[in-house]
Amino acid sequence: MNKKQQVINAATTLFSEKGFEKTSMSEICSAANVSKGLVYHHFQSKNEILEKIFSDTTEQMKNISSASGDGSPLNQLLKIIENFFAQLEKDVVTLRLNLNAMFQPSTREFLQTHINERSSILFESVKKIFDQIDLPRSSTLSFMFIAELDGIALSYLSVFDDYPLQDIKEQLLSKYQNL
Amino acid sequence: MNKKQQVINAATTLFSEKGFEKTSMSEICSAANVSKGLVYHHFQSKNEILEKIFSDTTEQMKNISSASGDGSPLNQLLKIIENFFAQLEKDVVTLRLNLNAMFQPSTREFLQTHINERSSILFESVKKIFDQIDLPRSSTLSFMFIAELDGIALSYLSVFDDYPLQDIKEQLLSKYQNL
Amino acid sequence: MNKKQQVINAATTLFSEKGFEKTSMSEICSAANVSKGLVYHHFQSKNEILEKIFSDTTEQMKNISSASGDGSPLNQLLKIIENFFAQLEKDVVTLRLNLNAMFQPSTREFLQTHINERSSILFESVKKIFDQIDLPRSSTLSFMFIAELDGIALSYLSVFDDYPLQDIKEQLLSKYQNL
Amino acid sequence: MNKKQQVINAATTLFSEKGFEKTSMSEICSAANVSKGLVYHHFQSKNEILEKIFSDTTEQMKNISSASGDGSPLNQLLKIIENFFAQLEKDVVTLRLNLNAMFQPSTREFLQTHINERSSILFESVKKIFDQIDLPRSSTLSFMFIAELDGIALSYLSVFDDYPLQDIKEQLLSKYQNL
DNA sequence: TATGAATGAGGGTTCATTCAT
DNA sequence: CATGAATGAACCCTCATTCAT
Repeated sequence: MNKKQQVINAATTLFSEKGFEKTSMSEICSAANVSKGLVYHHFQSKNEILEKIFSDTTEQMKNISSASGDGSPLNQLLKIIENFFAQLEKDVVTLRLNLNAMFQPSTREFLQTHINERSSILFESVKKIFDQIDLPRSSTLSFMFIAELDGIALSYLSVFDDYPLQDIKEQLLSKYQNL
Repeated sequence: MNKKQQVINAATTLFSEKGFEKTSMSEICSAANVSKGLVYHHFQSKNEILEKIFSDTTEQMKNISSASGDGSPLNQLLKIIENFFAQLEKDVVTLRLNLNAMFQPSTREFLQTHINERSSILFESVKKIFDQIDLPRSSTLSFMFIAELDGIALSYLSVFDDYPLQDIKEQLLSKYQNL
Repeated sequence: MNKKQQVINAATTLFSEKGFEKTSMSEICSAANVSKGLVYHHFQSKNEILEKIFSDTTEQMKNISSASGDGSPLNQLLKIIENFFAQLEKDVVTLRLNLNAMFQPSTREFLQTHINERSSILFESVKKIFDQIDLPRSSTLSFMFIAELDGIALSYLSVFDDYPLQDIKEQLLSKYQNL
Repeated sequence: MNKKQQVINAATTLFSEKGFEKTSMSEICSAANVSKGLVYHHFQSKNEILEKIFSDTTEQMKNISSASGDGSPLNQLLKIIENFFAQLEKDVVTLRLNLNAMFQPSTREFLQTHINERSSILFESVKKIFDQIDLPRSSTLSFMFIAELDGIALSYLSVFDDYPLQDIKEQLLSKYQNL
């Protein structure tokens, strides 16, 4: 019944399926069963809808990241990996939308803040773990760890049709278990 | 003098800077100093321009990939890594455009063939190397190797502002030298 | 005040004067004192405007046809003739547009349904009259009766500059009075 | 091998199938296997191609009309009817094109002369026959005779799907045999 | 909150025509 | 007689946004 949320949901699906630029406000209105006026009552612009979706996702990420704060450093790292794969399987729609928006210069511009926030949150928590394990070059290692995760997401969501996600996950876990 | 190439060059730059959807044919014409009619004389549509750029890039990739065909399996792998970083530094514009087009559902659709071709070429040549080195799970390892490269490209091109590309490169090379 | 009707009126006049293909949406907008967006808010396409005009005309024809339902068969036939000439004199604009659209293959295609409907309505009502008068070959006679009317319209609207419409009408009436 | 004639033939077919406005010069060139430059070497404009087609048809009509110059007035009239039906069956393509061009205001304008010439030729020869038979109101009768023929053409070419052309022809012949 | 008529700039594309070769 | 690259105006249509109700 919450019409604002209906709009967000409809927009999320459409942005993910067709891309942000190719989704019109009219389509969002139809899909959300809502008038144009109402959408502009809740959001100042089409961009703002995307921004809202983005900031919601960032918020979720923060929670996940902080929720993995217990246990030994190694366990925390493994937890991050598992959370990552869990989200990858669960939220294809949102993730695809995020990739789309990040690589579209026009959208990227006004999402910059969120993108930076996300990457530094992830980077900091990973680096902190590597530091606790007392690994040298923790910074470079963190970048590489993140690159691996991002690369897997990219391969799974947008490159290979039959991606052996389970195999990859196990391989990755065993690799980092032996740090 | 070759106006068709002027169009391709102008389009490549603009698509990369502003994204495919946000670049208008008028802008391409202005940038290439060419009339609209001429563009449509050489290309059937805006999509076809992007497709031409994509297929040209694929062709280059093939050449690079086959050019690394000599030496021991390990050396071939290191060569691939080095080629990859070389291209990453040299051709930021084209690579960004490729990422943009791959994550835009509308463009992705008609580029599917090229995307598939590229990924299978890379996958096959990497897997062949791992097989020659006689590593177990060569398929999974290939996927992970590709994920690492893609992830680095993604981080460098679109996530982190100050990415220590040289450090990453060295770390990666030393990691695979000890296979 | 009713802007949709303004559009229809402007389009009817322009289509009739310049032909459907040679009338641009911009011209219709100017003539109707309305923005492009508004036209596309009410109609899905330029074709749809023409279709609306056509279906309105068909509706009128039906009413006229059924309005002549009283009296003896012969009187009904004479009534049809008189209605026909009345419309010919009154609605040159619309009729010319109808001829134009019927002979343009591109428009004809999507108006087919309306054209068929009209011709069968007229044919059926004429044939019914001839059957009541108990004439042999009523079907062929109906076709010929319709051909005469259509041919007169064609001559008057698009062939001869000084067409003696009154003479023709009287001649036709006297011809059928003696059936 | 005569390329000019190839152009005329291709244009005739295309104009008839798609309508004059909807046929592009490029299409004509493709269909005639000829370059744009060549077409503009032979014709000054697209309009001129249509005009050439029209004047050729007019010439044919004149020949047919004068060829029926022998025999009694009544036989001449019957001959006209027979010629008319013969052409109707033989040359659907050209006739449809003629109707299309006559009802398109833009084309009509520059074909006016030809249209007038044709109609007056037909009118004069019919009126002359009626005068020879010594019928009153020969002028009005001529108009009505022409209207009947035109109306039949219209019905056959563009209104009814299954038009009993033979029946109509016989009916018409028997009608005028008893003048 | 909620509607949908209304705007107008700009989108991709088409096309008759010209002209250097 | 023959080609096809090149032009540029015009075309139909889309769309984010505004605003009176």
